[in-house]
Amino acid sequence: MPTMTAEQRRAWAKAEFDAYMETCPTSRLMAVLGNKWTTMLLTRLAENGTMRHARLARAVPGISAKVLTQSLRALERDGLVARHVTASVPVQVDYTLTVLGESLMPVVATVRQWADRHMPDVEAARGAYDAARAGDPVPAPARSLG
Amino acid sequence: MPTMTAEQRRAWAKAEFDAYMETCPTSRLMAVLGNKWTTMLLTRLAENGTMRHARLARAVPGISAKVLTQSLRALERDGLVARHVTASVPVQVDYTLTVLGESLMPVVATVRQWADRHMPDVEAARGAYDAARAGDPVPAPARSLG
DNA sequence: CTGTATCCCATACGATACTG
DNA sequence: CAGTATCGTATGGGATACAG
Repeated sequence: MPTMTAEQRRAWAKAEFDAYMETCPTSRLMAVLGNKWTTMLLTRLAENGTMRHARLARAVPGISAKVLTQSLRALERDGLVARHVTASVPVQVDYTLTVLGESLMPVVATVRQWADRHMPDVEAARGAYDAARAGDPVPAPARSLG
Repeated sequence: MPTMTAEQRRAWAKAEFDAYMETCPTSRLMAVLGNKWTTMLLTRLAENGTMRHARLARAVPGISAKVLTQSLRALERDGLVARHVTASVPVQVDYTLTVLGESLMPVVATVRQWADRHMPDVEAARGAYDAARAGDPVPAPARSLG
C-alpha cells in the first residue's frame, strides 16, 4: 500500500501549490482583476466617486444582482471598495473606492491602454489561429469600459 | 405559451451579454491575464528568451503537463507566444515571446510593482474582514514571480 | 520529450424567487 | 432598495494514464 491515499496526496499537493502561489503577489492580484466584473466596477466607481447598488447595476449591463453584490463584497474584503450603509426608510448603501482602490486605478489605466492598442492584434491572432482549423469570422473592435 | 423557452431566453441573454463584453478590450485582456499561469509563464519567457516545454515545467512549480500545454496553446492562439517545432529524434519544441507578447511585459511589470507594494495591504484587509466573522491568521508576504 | 485522452472537482457566473 | 437562497451551467484546473 502507498504511504498516502490519493486524497491525501491531492491535499498535500494542493497545500504545496497554495504555499507557492501564496508567494506570488502578482498572481494573486491578477486573480482579483481577472474576475469578470472587477475592472468594470472599479472603473465605474472611479468615474463617479460614489454609487449606490442600483446605480451600479444600471451602469454595468448584464450583471445580475447576486453577482454584483458578490463582486462588491469581494472588493470590500480586499480593501479596494468601502461600503457605507445609511439607515433610511429603504436602506441606502453607497460604494466608494478606498485610497487603496484609487491607487490601483493607474494600473488599470495602463492595462486599458495596452488593451485598446493591442487587443485587435490579439483578436486577429485568434482569428488566424482558428482559421487554421475551421472557418470563423472575427468581430469588430471597440473602446474599453465604455 | 411564451414567445421564447427558458433556454432560448438564456441563449439570447448570453448573446446580448457577449456582445457587450465583446466591446470591452480591457475585460478581455484581464480574462487572459487572469488565467492562473499566464503572468508566470510570460515572465519566465521574458526572462529566458526561449524555453522548451520541459524547462518551463521545471520553472513553474505546481503546473501539470496538461495545463502547461493548454496555457501555452492559449497564449499561442492569442499571438503572445510563438511555438517552434524542431523535428529531431525526440521532438524539440521551443516557446518564445512574440513582439506582441514582449509589448505586454511593461504592463505586467506595472501590475507586479503595484502587487509588490500593495498586496500586503490587501491581505491585511482580508484578514481584518475575515476576523470580523471568525478567527483566521494571515500568512506572510513575499516577492512576485520568484 | 511533448502532447493527448479521460475523469473529476472547485468555482465563477447566471436565473429565479424571495426577505427586511 | 439591497440582499439572500437555491439551483443550474460552464469552465479552469488537476491526476492519471497513455501515445507519437
